[in-house]
Amino acid sequence: MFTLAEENYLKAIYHLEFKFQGEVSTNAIAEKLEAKASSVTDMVQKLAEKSLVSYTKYKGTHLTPEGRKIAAKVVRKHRLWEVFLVDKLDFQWDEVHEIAEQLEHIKSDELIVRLDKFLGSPKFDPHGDPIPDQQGNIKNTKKRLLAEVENKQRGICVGVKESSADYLRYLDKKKIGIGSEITVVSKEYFDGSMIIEVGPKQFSISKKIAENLYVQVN
Amino acid sequence: MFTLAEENYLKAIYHLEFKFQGEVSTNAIAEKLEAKASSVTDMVQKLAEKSLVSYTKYKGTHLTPEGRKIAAKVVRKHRLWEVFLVDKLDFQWDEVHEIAEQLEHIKSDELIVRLDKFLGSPKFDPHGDPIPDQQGNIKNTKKRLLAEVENKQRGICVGVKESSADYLRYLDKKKIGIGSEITVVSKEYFDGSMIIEVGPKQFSISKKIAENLYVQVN
DNA sequence: CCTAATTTTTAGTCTAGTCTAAAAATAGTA
DNA sequence: TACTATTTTTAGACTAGACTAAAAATTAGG
Ligand SMILES: [Mn+2]
Ligand SMILES: [Mn+2]
Ligand SMILES: [Mn+2]
Ligand SMILES: [Mn+2]
Repeated sequence: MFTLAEENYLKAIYHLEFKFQGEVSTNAIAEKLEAKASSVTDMVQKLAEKSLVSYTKYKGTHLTPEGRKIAAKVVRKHRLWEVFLVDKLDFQWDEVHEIAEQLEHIKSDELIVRLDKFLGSPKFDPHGDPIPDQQGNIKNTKKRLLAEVENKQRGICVGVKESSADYLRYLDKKKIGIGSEITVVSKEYFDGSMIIEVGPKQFSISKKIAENLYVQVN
Repeated sequence: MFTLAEENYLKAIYHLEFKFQGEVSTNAIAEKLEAKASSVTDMVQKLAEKSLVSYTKYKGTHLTPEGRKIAAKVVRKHRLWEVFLVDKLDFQWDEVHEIAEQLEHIKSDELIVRLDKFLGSPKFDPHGDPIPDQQGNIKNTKKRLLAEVENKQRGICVGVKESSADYLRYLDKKKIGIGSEITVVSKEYFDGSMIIEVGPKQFSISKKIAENLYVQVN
C-alpha cells in the first residue's frame, strides 16, 4: 500500500510525463504539486528506493512500469469518481475535481470494480479525459485544440485542456459541453479570436478560450 | 478543518460516551483505536486545547458540543456511505465497514447533502444503526437484545451489537437480516441458548448469538 | 570557454502522530 | 491505613513529509 503523498507524486509525474513526453524535472513536479523543489527531491529519492520511479541526480525522473501502474490506477479512480459525482449526484462538471482528489485515494479494489460497473464502465470523465482501464491503458483519441481547427470546419467538443472552475463555468454559460457541435465561422488572425457557431447561436471567443478546448474533427 | 487522526479520536470518544453513558477513560480510547495510552493522552490534550473535548488529568474525557457535532458528522458520513455501498454497489453488509472507515473522512458538505438525497435520506445503515441527521441528532429506537426477549414473543430484527464479518456472515447463512421477523420458540436457561423461528424455519442459536442481535418487540 | 543565472540537491529544522520506558497518580485490598 | 496493582501521564525518541537556507551542478550568453 502507498501513502497519500506517494500516490500524489506518482500521479503528478504520470501527468507530466504525458505532457512533456519524457523525463520530468524536479521543478515541474514541484510546480504541479505546489511544493518546494527540495521536498520533491526528497520524495523522488524515496520513490526511487522503492523502484516506483527511476531517478538520476540532476537529470530527472520517470515512472517505472510498477509506478506507472499505480499512477494510472489513481487516475482511473479519480475519473470514475468524477463520473459518479456528475452522473449520479448531479454535480456540475466544474465542481467535482476537488472532491475526486480525495476520493481517488480510497483503497479497495472491489470498490473500483463495482463503481465502474455501477456507472456503466464509462470511457471518459466529465471533462472528456479518458479513463484508464484496469491495466492502465488509455484509449487515445485524435482530438485537437479548437484553436487549430480550420475555417468552416465542424468538430465535436471532446474535452478541455485546462479545467479551472472559472473556465468550465464560462463554457457552461456559452452552452458548450462535451458532445457540443462547434463550427468555426471565421478566424481573426490578428488576435487569434474566432467566431464560432454552437447550436443556433454565433458568437466570438478569444484565443485563450480556443486554446483550451479539444474537439474531434472528422 | 480537522485531520484524519482528530476525526478518528472524536468518533471513538463519541461511541464510547454513548456506550458508557459518561466520562471516557484513556485506556478505553486506546483500546478502541488500537493505540497506546500515551498516544491517547497526547491527542486528548491537543483536542482539549482546541475545545473539542473537555479533559481533566486522570479523570477522563468527554466531548464538548463542538466536538460532538464533528463526531456525529463523521458517523453520519460513515453510515451514509455504508448504505451507498450496500444499496447501490451491491456489497454485502459485512463488507462495507472498512471502506466506510475511509470514505467517512472525505471533506465536502455538498457531497453529504447530495449523497443523502441520492440514497433517499435513509435513517438507518445496513447494520440497523441510526444515521445522525445534519444537526447530529439520532432517532433512538426502543430496541432490545434478542437474549432478553421472553418466550413466545415475536420481534423484528433492527440491528446488531457487534458487527464483525464472521458474525454477519453467520446471520446471512441463517437468513437473518434487518427486518427479519424472529419468534422465540423456547429458551434453555442452562446455557442461554434458544430456539427461534425465522420465516418457515426453526433452529437453535447460542447465547452469544442472541446477545448480539437487536430486535424491536411491540 | 568562462561567468552568471538557473536548477537541483543537501543539510538542518519543524510538526503531526506514533511509540517505549519510566514516573506519578489512583484504586483495590489486607 | 499501608501496600500493591492498575491506570495515566511524562519524557524522550522516531518517521513521514514538509520547509528554509546554503551548497553544488547544470545551462545559457557573451
Ligand atoms: Mn479532475
Ligand atoms: Mn477530469
Ligand atoms: Mn461501520
Ligand atoms: Mn454500520
